[in-house]
Amino acid sequence: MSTAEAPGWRKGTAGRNDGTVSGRNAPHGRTGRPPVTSRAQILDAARRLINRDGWEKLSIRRLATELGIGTMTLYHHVRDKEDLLLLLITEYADQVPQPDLPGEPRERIIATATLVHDALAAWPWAAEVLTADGFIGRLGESVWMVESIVAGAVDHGCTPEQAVHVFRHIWYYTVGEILVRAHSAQQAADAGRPADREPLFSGLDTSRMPHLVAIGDRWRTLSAQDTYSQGLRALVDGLLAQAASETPHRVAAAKRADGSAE
Amino acid sequence: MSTAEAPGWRKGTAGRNDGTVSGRNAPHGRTGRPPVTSRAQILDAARRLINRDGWEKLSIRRLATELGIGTMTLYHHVRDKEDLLLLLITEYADQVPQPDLPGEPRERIIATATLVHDALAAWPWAAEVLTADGFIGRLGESVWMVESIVAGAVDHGCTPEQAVHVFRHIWYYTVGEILVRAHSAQQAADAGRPADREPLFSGLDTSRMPHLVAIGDRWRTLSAQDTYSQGLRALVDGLLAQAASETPHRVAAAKRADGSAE
DNA sequence: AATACTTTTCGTACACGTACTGAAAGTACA
DNA sequence: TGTACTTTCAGTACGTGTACGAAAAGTATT
Repeated sequence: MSTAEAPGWRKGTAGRNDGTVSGRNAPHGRTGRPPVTSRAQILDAARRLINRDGWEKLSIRRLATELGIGTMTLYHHVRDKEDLLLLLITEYADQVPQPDLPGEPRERIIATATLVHDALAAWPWAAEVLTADGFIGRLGESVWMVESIVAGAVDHGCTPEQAVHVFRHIWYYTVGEILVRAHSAQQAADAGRPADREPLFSGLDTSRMPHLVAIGDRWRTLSAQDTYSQGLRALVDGLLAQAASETPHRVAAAKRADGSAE
Repeated sequence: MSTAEAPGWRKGTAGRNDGTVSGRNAPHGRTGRPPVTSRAQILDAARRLINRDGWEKLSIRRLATELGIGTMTLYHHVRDKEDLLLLLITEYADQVPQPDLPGEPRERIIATATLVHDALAAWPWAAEVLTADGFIGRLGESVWMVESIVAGAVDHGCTPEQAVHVFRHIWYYTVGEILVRAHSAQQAADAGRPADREPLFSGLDTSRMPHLVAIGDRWRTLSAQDTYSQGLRALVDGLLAQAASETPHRVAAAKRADGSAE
């Protein structure tokens, strides 16, 4: 009858697993077979594996072998492989220190988004998990980044609802940039197939696609440039202007209140 | 010595595979064992499988079984599973008719981007391939969408280089929106875990994360709203304004030339 | 001490994508 | 006719994520 079954990953983000190094001794105070591995150990081992063999080589089976435990045992501490990566990345994100941010709302938004972007872009395997549902909700300490952006939008005069949308739009753009870039970088790493060296759009009809044909030989070069920050600025400017045009009073009031330059 | 080996997927996008229904008879004019399957048949079967069992059920093995051929045979007509999906999606994109587009550059950009977005968002499995390298380069007829956006940017006064960047930023934003949305839609379809029903950010420190706590109970609702077009408008406005501020002369000239309203 | 209950562990099994290898089935030329 | 060459086909095998279910190892209760 009692279908309790509460594996480790069911209780919330904060894994209250005792810090016993090995499963030896250690009074548990709770019933059931004593665990031989903790979530923390698993994450440690995963990091070790990634640092040693590269993140592509990280697999559930290898991880279990590294830990000297059965493969399926892992699934009592972690729901998925996705869950595992999510834990790794949020744990890392939580270690990013909160820097001094500009006081001016717009600049604060941009600085925070750039921070998020750079942090995530540094982890190639982040791409695997970035779009996972509930990513934002599973952030730990690092929710301050979300708060910072939302607060910036509100301080600039957005309504709370607008501010949430501002955050989401920035998130979309950032995720897209990272994902697209991650995939094309990966391919650039592969020994280039010859077809990937020739200019794009070369076989196109000049009369129907004049611009593409004209720029074709420079397309790859231009695409390789890092223009995240320009795009971000454009997006933020556009979003804030849009919000301002929807509810002009608030913006004016907010600007008067904090005396921002602009 | 002669390491010719030119499987079907090596020659460019246009698969010049003869349309023989079965491999029977059919003089080839070329040497080698006559193929029993064509790329077109494979794509047909894939579409059939997707329509019948859903795209999650599409696997290389099932597809081969459906076709009555050996699993590995598929790999002579298609490089990857990714390649297969890419072929499916570009073929579909090529069937989207080119509609009447607004004459005004900015509106033309937005209309085209919206078209791209809606077309891709309709295919849940597009998400699997959207970030694939060379996606743009492998478009067939539908490159007109790229041309349209680039042309719009140029017509508005952007340099060709700026126009390419405009396209890329729009592409990033669009891809991000689709991917994030696809993943959260998928989870919403799963029988909701109870943890996913409670409001976000409920356990947070009110003094440090005031905005998140305040909006927490509405976060999910707001995130569920479709705000692609607002975000797109904001982004495009921002990008065009940015380009204008970098090279003001061109913009003025372009505006005078085509007499756009603004 | 014996039994019930709870939690963790892990062996087995399935479907997947795909690398490798060699057989099969044609054409071209001797 | 036979031999070489080219292309396509497919069997086998590896490593993957993970569903399922049974065994193990504790505590709690009788």
